[in-house]
This record gives sequence, structure tokens and C-alpha cells, in this order.
Amino acid sequence: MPVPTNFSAPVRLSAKERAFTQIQHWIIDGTLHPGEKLIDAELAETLSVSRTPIREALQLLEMQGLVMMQPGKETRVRGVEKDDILKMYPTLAALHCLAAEQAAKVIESEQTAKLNDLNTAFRFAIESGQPYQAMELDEQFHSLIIDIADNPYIANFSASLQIHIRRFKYVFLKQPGTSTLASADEHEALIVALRAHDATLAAETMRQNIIRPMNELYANL
Amino acid sequence: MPVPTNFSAPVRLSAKERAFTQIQHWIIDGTLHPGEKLIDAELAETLSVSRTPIREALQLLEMQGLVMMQPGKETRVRGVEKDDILKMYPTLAALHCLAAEQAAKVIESEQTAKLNDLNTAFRFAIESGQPYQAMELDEQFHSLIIDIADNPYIANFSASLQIHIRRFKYVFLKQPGTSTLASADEHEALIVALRAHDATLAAETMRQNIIRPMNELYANL
DNA sequence: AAACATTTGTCCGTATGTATA
DNA sequence: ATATACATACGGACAAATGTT
Repeated sequence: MPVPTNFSAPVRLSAKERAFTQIQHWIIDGTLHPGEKLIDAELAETLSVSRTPIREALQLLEMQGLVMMQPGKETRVRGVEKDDILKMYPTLAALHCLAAEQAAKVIESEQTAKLNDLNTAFRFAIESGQPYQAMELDEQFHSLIIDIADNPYIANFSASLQIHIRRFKYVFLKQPGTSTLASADEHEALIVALRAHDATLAAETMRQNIIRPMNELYANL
Repeated sequence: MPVPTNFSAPVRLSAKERAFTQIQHWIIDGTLHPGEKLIDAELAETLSVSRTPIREALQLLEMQGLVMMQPGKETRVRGVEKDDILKMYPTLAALHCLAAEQAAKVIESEQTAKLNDLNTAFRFAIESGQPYQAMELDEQFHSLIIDIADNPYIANFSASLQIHIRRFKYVFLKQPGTSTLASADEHEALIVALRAHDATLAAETMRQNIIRPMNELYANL
């Protein structure tokens, strides 16, 4: 009997993991509003598990900064403010700039080729009016650079920030975001810099690619 | 009876918090070795609590990257490698450079004065051979800049990295670190840049102040 | 291959603490 | 001020999964 090849992970999620992922999604997409009180017993019933995995999930979400627990008192969804993006994006930019620098030093031609493919698909998605596809491809593009930089601290911090940014967009824009062709152009310039192993230029291009959307976003609030 | 004025927080720590702090310390100072298997029941008995707060603490430590949990299998203290500092320090530098940039834009004269005081004490601690004092003052100096930058993401990520760096030093050097007068000089230059609201210069000086110790550290392994 | 030992995952009861009437 | 309701923190028991003999 042929064994399935794409047998990646026996996705047997624990109750805690399911709870974590689900509650996180609910916070990101606004199902759970900023400031809303979270009662573990309620969530437990909703998710058909006991309070234990819920409590564990909430504690992880607190460390991620999505909920706020006042020990012995109550736990609430963290609030969000407009000006928070002015703190999230520059931090994300600093991390991605560093990733671009590091990646520029070690990148191989197959990887720049892969980046090129992703950006081509990204551009097409924008031109053909598929914003969700575009966002996914944009994330894959940046994620690949993070991978190439091979730094788990950058990777973890960036992932955490992405969560907060995504939530911000849902809360304030009711949508996951929109990409423009300017972004595809910046990606192209970035690929050139990476291929030339020009760390400084790569970092600067990366910064533009992140700060520009921030300014556009902030202007539309 | 006069009530103590510095009655800030009724430090009634929960069992979870105590467990978290204690296990974290044990991992940092090497009492719990890299790769060591952690059995919640054992830790529970050692700390005289039930398994619940231990499990919660371990999960938080996993999210912090200090332990590795393999669901349903085992949980171990994360390993450390020499080259990890080449990933920790540049990430810390990127964050602190950003903090310096932001701080340069908003810093007030009382704050530069406070930084100056801290650096004077820092320099004195070095000259009078008090390495632990010096380290503390260095951390306060950097911490104040982070505070001024007023960005919770930078603050959280930096704090997390500090933990990992401190552990690295304990594991490889059996001590929390040593500061040199070069660092005090860099601090002085940094204060000048901040006072002049020169964000670029502040960032560059900050980078030196972090990357130089990394290189000295790496050379002595 | 199967029963065992070990460790982790989950449930639920209870005690403690906080807010409200 | 006291009592009451309510939510959280912790403990202990059971269930499930893994590795081993």
C-alpha cells in the first residue's frame, strides 16, 4: 500500500492548541471585540472543552499581547488604538530590514528565482483583482526572506507582529488589507539588491516596502 | 502607624508566577542544563505546588523559547549553541537602534540628565571593579531609552532577548558578563546624539554599543 | 506483539479572592 | 459593613498517548 507522500504532520491538535488558534482568530477578526471580557467557563462551553485548555490558551494569548489578564480578577481582550500601527510597523520594518541584510549575504540563485516567481504571482493577483490571494503571496514573499535570514528571533517576533497588524486591519478596516502595484515594484527592486548581495540596499528597499503601506493605511483612518 | 509609602504592588505572587520565575532563573543560570528533560510532576514536588501551575509556567516558557515541548511526548530545556549570539545580538541591535531613533525624536532634557547620571555611575562601577553593579546600570541605561521610545513591542521583544543573552553568558562564560570603559564612552556619544535629536547618529552609536560586545564575546569562546 | 510504566493532556471540584447589592 | 454572587487559581483524579520490556 502506497503511503501518502504529503504526510506532513499528524494534525492531531490538542484541545489547548485548538482553543488557542480559535480564540486567536476570533480576536483577530473582531468576533471578540477589543475590551471584551473573557470568561473561561463560557469559552469552555462554546468550544466543548473543559476550562483547563481554555485557561492555558488565554495565558499564551496574554504573553502574545492579545489579551490582558488581571490575576484573580478578570481577563479581557486587549484594546487597540489607531496610533498603534505607528509602533507596530516600524518595529516590523526594523526586523525585516535586518532579515533582508542577513539574507543578502547568503542568498542563492534558486531562492531569488523563487522570490521572483512569488512576486510575479503577486503582481498578477493584484492586477486581476484578487486582494486576498495578493496578501497571501505578499506574506509568502516576506516569509521566504525571513527563512533565508535563518534567525529564529526575527522569525518569531515578526510572526507575532503580523498577528497584531492583521488584527488592526480587521478592527479598523473590516478587511485583511489591500496591496498595490507599488509593492510589487519594491519587491522587484528588493530581489535585485538581494541578488547583488547588497545588504544595505536590500535593507533600505525593505524599509520602504513596509513603511509606505503604513503611511497609506494611517492616512485612511 | 505610618503606612510604608513605597507600597506599590501587593506582591502576592500566584503559584504560576512563582514557578515561571523560578524555572526561568534555573534555566538562565544553568541549574537546568540545555537539553535536560523537564517532568512537570518532579518540578511540582520541588516547588511544592500541583502540576497545574507548573504546566502553565512551562507553556509560557515555551512561548519564550526557553523550553521545547513535544506534545504528548516530552518537554526539554532548549539547547544553546555558540553561534546563537550571532543571531541574538543583531536582532537586539536592530530593536535598540529603532528605540534610539524614536527616543531621539521625543527625548527631554531631564531624561538625558538621567541617562548621564546612570552612565556616570556605570563608569564608576567599571573603574572600581564592580562588574555586577556595572551590568545592572548598563541595563538600566538601555531600559530607560526603551521606555522613552514608548513602544511596547520593542520593549517586550528586547526583554525576551535579554533573557536569552543572559542565559547564553551563564552557559558559556559562567558569569553574567563584563563591561568595559569603551561602553561608557559609547553611552556618552549616544547621549550627545539624543540630546541633539539626531536619530541617525543615535541609531548608529547604539549599534556599535551592542555589536562591539558581541564581537568581543564571540572572540572569547 | 502485548502488557507495562511513565508522562502528558483533560476534566472537574473546591478554595480563594474580588466586586456588587 | 455584611453578605452574596461570581470568576479565577489550584489541586487531585482520570484518560490518552508514548516508549519500553
